[in-house]
Amino acid sequence: MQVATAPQDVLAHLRQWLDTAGAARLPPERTLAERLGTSRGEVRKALAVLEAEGRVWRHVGKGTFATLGATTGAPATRADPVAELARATSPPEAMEARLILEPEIARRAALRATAVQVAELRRLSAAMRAAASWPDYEELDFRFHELIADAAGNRLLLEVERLVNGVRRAVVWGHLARRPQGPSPDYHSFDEHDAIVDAIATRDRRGAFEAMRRHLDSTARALEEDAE
Amino acid sequence: MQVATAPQDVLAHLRQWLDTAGAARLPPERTLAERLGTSRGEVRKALAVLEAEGRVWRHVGKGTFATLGATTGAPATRADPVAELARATSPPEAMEARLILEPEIARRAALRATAVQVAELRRLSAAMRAAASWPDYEELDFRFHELIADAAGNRLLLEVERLVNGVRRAVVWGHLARRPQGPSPDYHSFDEHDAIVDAIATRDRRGAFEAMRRHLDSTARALEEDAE
DNA sequence: GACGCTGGATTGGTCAACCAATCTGTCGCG
DNA sequence: CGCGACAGATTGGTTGACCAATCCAGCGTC
Repeated sequence: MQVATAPQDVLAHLRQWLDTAGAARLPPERTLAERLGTSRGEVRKALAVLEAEGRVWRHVGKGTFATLGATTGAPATRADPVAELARATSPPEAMEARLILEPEIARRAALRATAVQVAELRRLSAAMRAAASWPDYEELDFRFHELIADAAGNRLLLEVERLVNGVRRAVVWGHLARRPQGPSPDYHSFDEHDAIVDAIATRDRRGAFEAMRRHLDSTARALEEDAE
Repeated sequence: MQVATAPQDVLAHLRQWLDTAGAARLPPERTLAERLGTSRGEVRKALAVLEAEGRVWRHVGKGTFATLGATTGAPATRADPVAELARATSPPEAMEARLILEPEIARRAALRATAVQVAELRRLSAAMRAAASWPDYEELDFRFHELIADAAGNRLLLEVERLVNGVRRAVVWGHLARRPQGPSPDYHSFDEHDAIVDAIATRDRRGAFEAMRRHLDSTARALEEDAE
């Protein structure tokens, strides 16, 4: 089960992926479409733009690949700030920023989230439990936190969240990508996500704050243990 | 009926049409496809690129139109993201983001600031008291808060602070610019700034947090009162 | 004649099925 | 054991039909 992504964000999403992820090969169009919760046509339209810019290279049967080296493209090759920042940020720094930001965002989301947004959060949480691979889970998790920031009803906070979480994803990338199968059924984040959604749904502001803090704490702890 | 056109030339063909033809409206996709001896899909792919560049504008039922006015040169001429965000952000939103972020930043600055940074904060605070105009004060205030974020020792947090405060400055800008003279000698922020620096200098983490919160609170209150 | 409604025609958008190029694992031959 | 041929799976590309928004000519009403 998937939740829709705004059509115009597909291009921006792929742009960021190109700037941050280290892999030369992109996932297949069909996989991208499902992962982003959109149609293959939307993905192809975005890829067509990137191809016209010379940033990707496609070939039937082989796949889609990021253009190596200098993009030398016509457009003024503006570097993605997220990518640049990611190279200058350590995992603990990214985690610290999240811990400052996201509990407060969750608190406001509990106050301002609409029923539609809560329902989407529920769908995303359920989809994460069913994720077949870590990249799938990663993408859903990103959108989960992004949607909470959206529900907080502050455009500036949403943008800050995107920046922080984009950097976080870029920094941690590769950790999880190579694992063969997806998260185990008892992965700690599943229940934590549900707890966050429950608190938001019941307008429990303090509960949302605490649930988010616990979630990020245990994620940070898992990240530390993983490094040993 | 026409002879087939090389697929990649469709884009070039349309580009030339845009540059030469005076008409604002392009022929329908189906007509273009037949005229160029290619498929509608090819035409749509080319148009998608032009649309992403902002050179054409499409709407179902109406047609495809060349963007009026200056084509603004080559790429999609994206405005400064901060300026764009500022237009979509209200003063209370900007203030809310600051209130979430900056007290926590101050707390970390109290832990990690170097002596040089503290000295620089003192200089900035003194300079603000002597500011002859509101724009001067504004600039010094911006650098004051930026330096605290720098002292927090987290590159990502520094960048977030720049984003938030840049938006805040753009949003509030104009409020103060037109006043003839600078802040009065008893402007509330002066002492509040000093309190923040003192707490940081003495490594009083909680004190720095509280001092920053009080400063932003009173600034927010002043902004509200000013609007009445 | 002016205004408004209505039905069909036009137009860009979307989607699912299908196609061809490529990759990959397997089997058989030497 | 090595190697090549074959079959199925994978992947980007293409096509056609269908959909919804819009436009417009024609007609009716006042």
